[in-house]
Amino acid sequence: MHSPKRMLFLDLVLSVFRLNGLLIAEGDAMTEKLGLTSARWKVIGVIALSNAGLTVPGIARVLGQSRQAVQRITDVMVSDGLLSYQRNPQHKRSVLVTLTEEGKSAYNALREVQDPWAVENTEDIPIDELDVALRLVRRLINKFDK
Amino acid sequence: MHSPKRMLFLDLVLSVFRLNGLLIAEGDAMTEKLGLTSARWKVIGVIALSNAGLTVPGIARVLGQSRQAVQRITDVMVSDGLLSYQRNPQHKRSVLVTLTEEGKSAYNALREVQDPWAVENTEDIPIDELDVALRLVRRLINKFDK
DNA sequence: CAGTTTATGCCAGCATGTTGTCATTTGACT
DNA sequence: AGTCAAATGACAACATGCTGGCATAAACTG
Repeated sequence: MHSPKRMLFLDLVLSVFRLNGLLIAEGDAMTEKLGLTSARWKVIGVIALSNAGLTVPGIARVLGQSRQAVQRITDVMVSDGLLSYQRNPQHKRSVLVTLTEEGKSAYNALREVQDPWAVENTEDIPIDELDVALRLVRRLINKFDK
Repeated sequence: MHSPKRMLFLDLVLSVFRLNGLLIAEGDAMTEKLGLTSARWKVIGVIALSNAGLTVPGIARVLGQSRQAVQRITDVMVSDGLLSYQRNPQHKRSVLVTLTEEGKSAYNALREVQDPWAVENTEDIPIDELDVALRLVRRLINKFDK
């Protein structure tokens, strides 16, 4: 026992926990001036990538979170003017969440800080390694996301 | 612009968020019968790997969390009999956190479910990929952990 | 079409994490 | 020794996530 594979894997798991925390801290620091937090730019990002808007449970499914958690964030963001709820022709109760003009500006501002950050942090990393890592992470996600 | 590297990286970041959530859910499900939660087995794991016990801020540094968060968890775990506080010869106020017998049993039980889980989830993954991914994740951790 | 299952909104309670503040102890430097 | 900065404990406020329960709307099924 104590196969190197097992040790590698457990080490990877702990490292993912650690990296997750650091990435959230990075994101929060990066978007502080924009008045965003990690929970908010995650939501903005998901909506921006959709065309016609998404329902709250839909956003939750994309992010892999509970609909209740997303609902609370979107409620606050609507109050803050970043999002708005639109009537959903497909569903009487479940409204569509869309970006307001302010929300769109926030998304653009987000990209303006995020892109240089991404470039800066990958300068010295070979693209093959990024590719292998991403595919491995995706593989694990599929394994656990059942 | 839209360099593939940048897209890969941002994709990796989002995937790490997702995987983090799934891993916590996996861990919680796995240790449910043991009466543990993710926050608790993280702490137990760190203490078990140390010899003479650790202080609360020491655990926090290892986990990359705030000492307050760790303090609250350890307080509850002491109440529950998993941990105990020991006088610290090196410090008048900052006590050492150690595993009780019950805590040690919990750690052993944890390993008994964790090891097969690790083996099972790496069966079809080449060791080189695990290695590349782990090194990349560590590299990012070092980059952000300043 | 009627009945059942699933999806959604809403509310509550709780776990886990963060930051901030203040007092006290440690430790390091002159 | 004296001073000052860093570390620690304790407490509070808050953000983010989870689950559970309940009512209603939608979707499915016979």
